[in-house]
Amino acid sequence: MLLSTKGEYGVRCMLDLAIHYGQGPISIRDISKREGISKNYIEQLFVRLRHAKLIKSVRGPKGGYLLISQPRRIKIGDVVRALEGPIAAIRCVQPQNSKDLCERISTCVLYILWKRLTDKINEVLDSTTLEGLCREGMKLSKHRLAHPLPFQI
Amino acid sequence: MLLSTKGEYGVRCMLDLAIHYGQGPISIRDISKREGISKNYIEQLFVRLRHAKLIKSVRGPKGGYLLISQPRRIKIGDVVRALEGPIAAIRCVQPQNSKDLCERISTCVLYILWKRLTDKINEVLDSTTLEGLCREGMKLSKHRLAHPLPFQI
DNA sequence: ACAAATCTGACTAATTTTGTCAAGTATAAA
DNA sequence: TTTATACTTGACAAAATTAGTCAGATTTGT
Repeated sequence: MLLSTKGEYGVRCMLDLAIHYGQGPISIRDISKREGISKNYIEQLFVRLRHAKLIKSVRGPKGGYLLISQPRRIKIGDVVRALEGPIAAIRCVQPQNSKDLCERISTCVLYILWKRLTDKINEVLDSTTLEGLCREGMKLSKHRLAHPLPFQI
Repeated sequence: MLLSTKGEYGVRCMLDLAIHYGQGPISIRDISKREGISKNYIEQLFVRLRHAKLIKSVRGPKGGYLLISQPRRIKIGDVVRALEGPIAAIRCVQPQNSKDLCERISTCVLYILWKRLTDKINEVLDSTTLEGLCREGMKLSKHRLAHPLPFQI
């Protein structure tokens, strides 16, 4: 599996923030209820998203989290990479430490394959934005509901 | 990371068999030396590849393993799936057990995204064969060596 | 002051990964 | 027929990662 629940849940939470974009700070408690993800775990995910400057927090009562940029400026690739680290087919394409380094890299046919795959993955993730998902979601729910929002994510 | 060392090493070993295709059974001992992967671990990988009917074994002295089909008939996707199980972006796209099942699946925008990504990944893996890699490898080594084989993989 | 919310770090159970090891079985060659 | 070679199987285990939980501190609006 390419993504762990960190990536999966994190993207869900970010989409939740995108859906409520412009409505002021959204609390973890609300997101937790809507998404069925534990408050504590969301806090952990939001630490990473905050460090990556994708969200910001407002403390105190009526506080919560907001997207730093507009949903159309936030690529799913940015979100996933903030949560999971660099996305790659195998380690040698995105070496994290010295033991990932491979001395054959420059002449290795498999490196070429894994690199091509890695690029394709990131291409797909970077060609979708939070806004794009919101729009697709609205289309989906129009078929089922009288009013388009809120839709299931 | 999409693949663990099971997938990485397994593909390396299969490419090694492809390079020596037509030369009779290749022993694990030889592959182990060439690829720098422990004999015991290769044995484990080959159990899966044999069950998937990608390789067959010949016992006794001068025994070893052979590809069942021609290198051009073996897609990297087949190899990877034999070693790692179904390849997917996240679990809900390829549910392995009941807890992976998601009741929102039919109306979920994220499912659409993860499915699209999963399809793209398998597309890349299935568009490359062992023979294709052999050819690319020969091209690479021609630039460095007087004779094209054996090349580094 | 109080309550609502974020923030931080420590902790942990479960699972997966990445192997090792030992004791077989099958078979070709001497 | 003996023997060495090589595959075969299953058990075991250390290390890393995953998927969280928990306690407590901090901030701030009312």
